[in-house]
Amino acid sequence: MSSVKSFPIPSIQRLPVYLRFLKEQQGRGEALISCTRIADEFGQLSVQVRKDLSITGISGRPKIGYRVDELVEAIELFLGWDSSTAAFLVGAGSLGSAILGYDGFADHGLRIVAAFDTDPQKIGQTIHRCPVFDLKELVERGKDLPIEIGILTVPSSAAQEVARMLIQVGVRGIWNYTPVRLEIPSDVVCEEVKLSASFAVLSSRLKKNDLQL
Amino acid sequence: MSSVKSFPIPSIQRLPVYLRFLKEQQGRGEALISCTRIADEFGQLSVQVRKDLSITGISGRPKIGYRVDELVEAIELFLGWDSSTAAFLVGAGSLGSAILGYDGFADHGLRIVAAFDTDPQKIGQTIHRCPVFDLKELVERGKDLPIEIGILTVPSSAAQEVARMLIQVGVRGIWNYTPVRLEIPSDVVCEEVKLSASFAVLSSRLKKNDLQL
DNA sequence: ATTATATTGATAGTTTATTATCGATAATCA
DNA sequence: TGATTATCGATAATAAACTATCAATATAAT
Repeated sequence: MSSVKSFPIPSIQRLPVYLRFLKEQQGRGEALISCTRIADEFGQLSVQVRKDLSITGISGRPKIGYRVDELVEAIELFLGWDSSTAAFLVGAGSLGSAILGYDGFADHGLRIVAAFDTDPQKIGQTIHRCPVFDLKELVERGKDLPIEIGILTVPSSAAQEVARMLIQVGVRGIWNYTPVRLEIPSDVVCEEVKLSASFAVLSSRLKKNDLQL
Repeated sequence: MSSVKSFPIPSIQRLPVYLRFLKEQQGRGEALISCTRIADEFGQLSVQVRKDLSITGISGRPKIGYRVDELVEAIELFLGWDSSTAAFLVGAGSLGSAILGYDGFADHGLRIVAAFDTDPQKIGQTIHRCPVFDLKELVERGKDLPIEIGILTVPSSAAQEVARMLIQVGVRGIWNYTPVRLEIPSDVVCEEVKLSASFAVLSSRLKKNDLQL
């Protein structure tokens, strides 16, 4: 019974926010920081921040706070962002290009080594310094590389088939931007980005504001 | 005391998933559907689905299920997706283009009537049939239009200033793709899309899988 | 030296969300 | 007709997340 301790998902989701802020502080030469300060920055409660940070294993000192560089290191270690993770991106459309163009992910250790598409116009090009290959070549090109993550930015109709190819290549995680619920083996993790869910929350809150007038 | 009843955010976030599926069923001519069927489709529990659907005010009939078209209509009404919502998008970079290019949002009543940028290369062009104007013109162009939503896909450094302009135009909601926590009046709602949060969850789950081996 | 203060970490309490249970209903089948 | 079954809605139980509280600690101020 290897009871793996699990951490609150909302806490994990907040870590990147703190990390960004902490790195900024680090850049300014700040050596120490308190939960109160971080909480103020993001309009949260200090207890919440303290609890979130505690999942990384770091402890602070009363009346002093935390060491900024210790926190940065601990968060990156906790998320596995301290080392680089190779990824394939499939679907070099506008969303795929946007992800390729976002430098922020490089900070998270994400290294997208190749993109794939079926569009002859795109194959052979490079998008934001990333080469685009024919989707047909995916399995062949991936099989000798240690590709850990597959990023799915294809049309829904292709999602399941591409997921299968990525799994064949040996990815351990899929970052799924399609609304398709994928059938995948239990040892592969899948994280879905649901933009519609976010828009639904915005919409419902707008609607609610309406009613309050 | 107008105690506005509020609904579980996770339920609201799941509604678009159901909606998509229900529309698909509708397309196949299915008139009725049960929670059990929906739950199976998404690997959830039927009680969960039933509770989620109940927030729209629709009720089903025992042994029968729900009327598909009634559900579709009710979800769209609940989210305000039955009528069109005009929006400005600011920041016509790759992420902005991706959003302009995603047809799905039109289904949600989102009508992006104009995009804005500061890049002379982009100003005057159209991206996915949407005209791109100079950011300087935003307030002037928006002030006589009923723009309800502003979509922020600008670099972090510009986020707060652009948000201010959007509020001046009279938007009631901001869909914020930047990692910046915006200072906005309390009557404007802001929904943040945190791609790093999603990646953090994926990363931590990969890390966890590692440890289990 | 004593007091006041900012901060942490732990514990307890509260709220929110998920999951389980069960009686009622309406269809189908024997 | 009566038994069986799938389903709903309501209620209860559990789990997860958030918030409040407080003793302990270390600094600064008196």
